[in-house]
Amino acid sequence: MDDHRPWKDAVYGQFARIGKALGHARRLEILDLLAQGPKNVETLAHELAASSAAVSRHLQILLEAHLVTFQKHGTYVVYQLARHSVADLVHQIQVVSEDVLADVRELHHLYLTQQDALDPVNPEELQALMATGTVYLIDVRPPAEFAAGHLPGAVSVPLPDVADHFAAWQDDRPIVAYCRGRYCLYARDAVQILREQGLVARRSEITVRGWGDARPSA
Amino acid sequence: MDDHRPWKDAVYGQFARIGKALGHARRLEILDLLAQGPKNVETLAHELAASSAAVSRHLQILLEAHLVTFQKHGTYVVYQLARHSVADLVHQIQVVSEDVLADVRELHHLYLTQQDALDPVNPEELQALMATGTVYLIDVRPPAEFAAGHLPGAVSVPLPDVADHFAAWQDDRPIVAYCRGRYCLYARDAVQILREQGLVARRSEITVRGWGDARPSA
DNA sequence: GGAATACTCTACTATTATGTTGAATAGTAG
DNA sequence: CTACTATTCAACATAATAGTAGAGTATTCC
Repeated sequence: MDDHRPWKDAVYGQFARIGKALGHARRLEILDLLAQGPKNVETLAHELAASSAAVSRHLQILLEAHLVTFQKHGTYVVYQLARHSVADLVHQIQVVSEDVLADVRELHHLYLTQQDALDPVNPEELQALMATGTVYLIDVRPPAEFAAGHLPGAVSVPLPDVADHFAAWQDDRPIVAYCRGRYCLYARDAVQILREQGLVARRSEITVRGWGDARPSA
Repeated sequence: MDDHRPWKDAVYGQFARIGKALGHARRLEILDLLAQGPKNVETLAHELAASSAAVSRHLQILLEAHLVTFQKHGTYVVYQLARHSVADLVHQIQVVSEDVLADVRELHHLYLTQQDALDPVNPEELQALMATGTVYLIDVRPPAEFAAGHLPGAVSVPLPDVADHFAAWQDDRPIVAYCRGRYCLYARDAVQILREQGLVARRSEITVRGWGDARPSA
């Protein structure tokens, strides 16, 4: 039984390149953000509360693994996922984590389920509400991400604008907010703000991530 | 915009635990092998051509990431994947790799496509052949993996037994061999052996991996 | 009980990854 | 050309990881 070690080492070594690139919290977060649309280094650094040097470093690593590509626009370097399958991969890691690590489920519950007795709107319910027009669906992500793709029928109301947007609100339809995905807290925060203003607001369980490929071919 | 850094760091930190565990060629190979069925340390060490101390070490790391579980059977410690989603994750890494790394495609072609002018049998064709019974389908993986689940209608002929099994072969049906998946070379080797014996043999593109969940709930 | 087997653990060394700082590069606007 | 901005690079200190050899543990078999 002649062994094919050199070949196997080469093949699995290549797989490991991808694995290694996924072995850091910040890089996974970067990929999750890029799944929402292309972004430049500064934007990412701001979202991550990290130095741009550090983010740039992580982006180089992702680039070496060919998980992202970039384009230069003037002095800006805009990064994006190399393929849609990369977003699926990151998603699968999250699925496995929740499947397998009790800690993740707890963290998730802590922030989203418990505090958010906020009875979330499930996919079917949202669809029904949208069909009858008895809901005001808001996308609370940054405008650039809305522009890169959003749920049909949604209105862009970035989180920082939420309070103002609804200051003199008279419409009596319930407000439903959605954001990036399961690990994005924008929708939760939006609902909290709106409830403090005495409005009827709920968080959608459908997110851009769940909706999946509504966005244009990246 | 109060940042939820501590929560995000915790959540993505957990994801990164999984990512880190995937950041090594041998560990990915271990997971791929375990996707075929439970195995003990020695078996894995033999398949990987590595010391059992090293394999044990890697298994500890996979264990800490909760990607595998184990059971003690006498002096044997039998490891298995913690969930089926783990196999999907490893598969997704391979998909992304082929998608994104030209090197992997080349390595794959080098061994499987080129040398294997072996016109492989594609899924539809195999199904048709099986339906009419005009094929002898062999599973060339180790017997334990066959026992853990195999394609319907297949006969177990482990690679080391292939030459003997067909020594006095008279059946004129073509032989089709399959193995673990896209990166397993057993079927390729089997076909090579059989052709040297002057028999009609081909490699199946369907493998246990492609067939997916024919195997019992692991 | 004693030997054999299967696995894990402990040091130890070599290698690789991370984050920070400040400097270097490259493009843009005046 | 100069000042400015966005990004990357270089160099360092620190930490984590990989592999190996050999000791240690636990279970089975005789």
